[in-house]
Amino acid sequence: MPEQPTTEPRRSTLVLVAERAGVSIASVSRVLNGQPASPQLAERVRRAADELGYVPDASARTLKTGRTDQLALAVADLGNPVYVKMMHEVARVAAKNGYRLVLSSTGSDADDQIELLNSLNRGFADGLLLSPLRVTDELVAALQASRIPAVVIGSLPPEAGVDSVRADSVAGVGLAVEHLVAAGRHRIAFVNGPVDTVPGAARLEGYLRAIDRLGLATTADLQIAASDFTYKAGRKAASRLLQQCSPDAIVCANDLIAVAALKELAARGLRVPEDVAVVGMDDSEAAELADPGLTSVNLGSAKRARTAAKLLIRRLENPGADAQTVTIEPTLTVRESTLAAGGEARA
Amino acid sequence: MPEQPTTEPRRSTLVLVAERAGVSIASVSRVLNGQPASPQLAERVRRAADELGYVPDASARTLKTGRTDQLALAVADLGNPVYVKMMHEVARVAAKNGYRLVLSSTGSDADDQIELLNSLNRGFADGLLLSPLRVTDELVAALQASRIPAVVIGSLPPEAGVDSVRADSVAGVGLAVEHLVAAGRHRIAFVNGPVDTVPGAARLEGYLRAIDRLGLATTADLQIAASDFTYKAGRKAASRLLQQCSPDAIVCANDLIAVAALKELAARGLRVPEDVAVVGMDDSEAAELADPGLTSVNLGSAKRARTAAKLLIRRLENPGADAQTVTIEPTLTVRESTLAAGGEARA
DNA sequence: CTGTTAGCGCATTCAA
DNA sequence: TTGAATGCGCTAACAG
Repeated sequence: MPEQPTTEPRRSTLVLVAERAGVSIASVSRVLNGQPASPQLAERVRRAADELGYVPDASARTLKTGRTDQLALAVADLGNPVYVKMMHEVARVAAKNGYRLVLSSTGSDADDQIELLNSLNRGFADGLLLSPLRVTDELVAALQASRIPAVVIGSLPPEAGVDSVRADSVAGVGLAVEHLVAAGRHRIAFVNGPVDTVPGAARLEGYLRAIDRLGLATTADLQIAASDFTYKAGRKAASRLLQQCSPDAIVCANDLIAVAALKELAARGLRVPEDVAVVGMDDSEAAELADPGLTSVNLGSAKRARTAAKLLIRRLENPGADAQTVTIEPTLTVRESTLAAGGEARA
Repeated sequence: MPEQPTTEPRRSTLVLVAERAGVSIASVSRVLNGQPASPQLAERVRRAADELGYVPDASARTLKTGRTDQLALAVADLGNPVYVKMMHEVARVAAKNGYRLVLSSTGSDADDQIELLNSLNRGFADGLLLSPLRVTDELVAALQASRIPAVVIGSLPPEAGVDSVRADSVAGVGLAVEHLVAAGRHRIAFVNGPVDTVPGAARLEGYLRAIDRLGLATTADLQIAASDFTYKAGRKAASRLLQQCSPDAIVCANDLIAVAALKELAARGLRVPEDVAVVGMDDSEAAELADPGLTSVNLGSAKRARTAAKLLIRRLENPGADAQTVTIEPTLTVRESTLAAGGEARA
């Protein structure tokens, strides 16, 4: 039994509420926004609003005030647990400060991010958080020209003049390699993500520097780059790696790739950590869920996300301030995948 | 070197563009919206708009037209890979039809969903997709009273008069149990999620019915409910389960819980599938990543998401239509975690 | 403390 | 085909 199609109840507006309460629309607006009013008037307004099921219209308010009370978070790959973690943190900070969070999933290209920025310039959000994999000059330019302030979670050229919160990937990979060396590993391989991404480049540098600093050797055989930061690509890369060399440890550019390496090793009958130790990066839920538990470099993604959100909110309140760059230091979370070579394996 | 704070370039509007092009704002609006205009006029308008970097304001347009071109997707737990998959599908369908997708993460309570609905009633989106874990009368009422149409991904009382796309969980669990029986398992345990959720209730029913139908026996010992559908809760539940009974197979209410069961079994030195077979539900990425690969009931989440999105778009175009309920049939994806008992284990 | 009024930027009706 | 004018629902001056 469908309702009468014509008698649509017409959403209530300030005018309707005002009429019902017998006051002016200005008074309604004031009361509903918590501005001073006499108790009786306030009471009548609230009653009328309740009875009418009044809900203020967002677009009208935004048009008038220029504010949306929304923060946008652009994430390139929601399949990656790191972004999920970041999202949670941002959502918390946003909510605490009276902002709603709108998620925009984008592709991984800088172009996608630019398109998103344009879309945001139509006024959907008051500010933007984004964590770009690839940073081009165009992206930086778009960021600078943006109508709304943006904070980048990741590394940016310092002269960009855009707020950013970066992880120290170089130090992070160093932590991993040092840990492996301390555990008695020597032939340390590296499965990277795409080198033309910001994190990819940084992690490769970290690997090479650590190998060098610790007086180890590496060869081209020991290094490989997956085509992206996903499990599937990681699996392929790990397979090729194990065809071309026999490491006693593998450092992976993120946890998804590390899980892939774990699977690939198992498929080849290699034991972890006895035969090969594995380290991931991001210390995401995937590291905890993996079997064996995955030692992982915590790049502070949660803290970065929180910090970025706070930075953005601060900038919204104070648009004139100079751009900041914050760096979060990495730590290492040790799990079963890197137990020392002197453990059970020796028995 | 901060920019001059006062000389803010003032975002360009229709008026600015019109002035620059020497035409009326109406003409600018028409040209930019692809309505007929003389080629010369169109050309001048476009030029002016380009030079000014004009971007139409979303709130103004929405205020005028009543449309946002946005679809909202409410997901209760982004930590669950199923929702990530759904999101991807919805995003695709939305984009193809000219809608942007805004994600709203909510809590798992019906109240949270209601709050979200209220928020949406402010006009942030033209339609809503949601997948509620718990359905209360209040939720149904809110859905019906909603200013914007909603489509539920999940089960709803038929009389609700709200579009919905449901999975057949009962049949799905049946598939799992049958498969296990065919593989020679008899003592089939069940780790459920909360029974006061819609999927929790349905999956329990499916388990009991299948056990009954296949002439097996079950006891309270063989059943347990995790406090929610997460890995952590699943781990706790699996641990308790294995204290109180010794099953040769475990059916889990979702993949996350199944992965937890896998880990718990490994921790106790039980082999999968030799000692215990494990089946998950949702056939999400977690099932593929698990070691051993997890046999899982595919409840058609991708298809459900796509279908729901299409349903919503159809309803936006045709608000008068009667509410529909679509059911997606489950299938089973077999992986290593349930290889037949007659396999290697017998050697 | 309360009411009147002017626009925010846009799509659109009505004239020309 | 084009321009002038109206109003979407709201907030914030300004008056009273």
